[in-house]
Amino acid sequence: MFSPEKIEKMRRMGLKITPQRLAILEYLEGNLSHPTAEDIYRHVRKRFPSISFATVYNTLEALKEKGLVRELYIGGTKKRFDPNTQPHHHFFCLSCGNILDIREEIRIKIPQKLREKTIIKEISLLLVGICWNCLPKNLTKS
Amino acid sequence: MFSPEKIEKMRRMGLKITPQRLAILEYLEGNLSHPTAEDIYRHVRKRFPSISFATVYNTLEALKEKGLVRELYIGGTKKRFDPNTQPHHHFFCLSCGNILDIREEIRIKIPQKLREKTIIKEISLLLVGICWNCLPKNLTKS
DNA sequence: GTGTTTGCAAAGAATTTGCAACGAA
DNA sequence: TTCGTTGCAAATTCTTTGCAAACAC
Repeated sequence: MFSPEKIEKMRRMGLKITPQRLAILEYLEGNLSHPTAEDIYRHVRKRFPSISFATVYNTLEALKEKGLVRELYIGGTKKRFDPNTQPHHHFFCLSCGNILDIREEIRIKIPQKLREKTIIKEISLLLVGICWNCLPKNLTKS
Repeated sequence: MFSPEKIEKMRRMGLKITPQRLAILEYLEGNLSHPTAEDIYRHVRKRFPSISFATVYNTLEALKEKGLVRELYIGGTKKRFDPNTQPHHHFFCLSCGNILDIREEIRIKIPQKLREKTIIKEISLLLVGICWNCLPKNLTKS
């Protein structure tokens, strides 16, 4: 559930608060699974059977603009969204297909030279391989 | 043009060499633009007006399997391909929309702890912002 | 000759759009 | 009341598939 203060804050950001939007926000809140639009649709439809993909995409677009959600720069056929807008990195597991948050700190040293000649708005690091959940199930690291 | 040695090498990798494949390979060779399937299709169609998207996608898939091309882990609606399979990083410019190779070396320190519990097959770093070509055109870094 | 690849057209998957009815403020 | 949002269906965009004919080896 969202506190009235949180809702008021969103309103002040210029977001109209509809029940559908709240349901989407509540599904995203603390969600670590980097859901696709379809994941969100399927979940929210339980409570709002009439909700449409259009609304899901609209809402996600609105939330993105307000900086409440970010869209991941990850390949594949589906867009993925992350309610965690703090800088952090991701691990894409080739075995289970999940995208996981990396908790460990990873130092990325951007050369001063590159910093000077660009504006860097986002740093997106993706490690691809076999994740910590799947590796134990497989035989060996060999 | 591809040297007979190079072609022979590809054949030994198990790739059947067709004129269409050669044309795609020649377009990719040294290409720094990270083209989409459509970019490739449009270019190759000049020489092979009858080529189809199916062939382009087929070929890219075959080249990927052989490690001659890699598909980028970058969001957006289209797949993008890179003939440079050496480790390197990318810059996605919000102004011009291009994806550029970063020449500068960027040190990424993966904690030993993370290395130990995973298998990392690929490290994909994407910087998002205003690139070195566009920045001078805009007013200031402010 | 054998088995792959090509090219077409159609299917599929994901996202976006147009628009009338609805609802938040 | 006003203007943005919803939900439906249709449209778009990108990628994949099925299959007969063509081709590489």
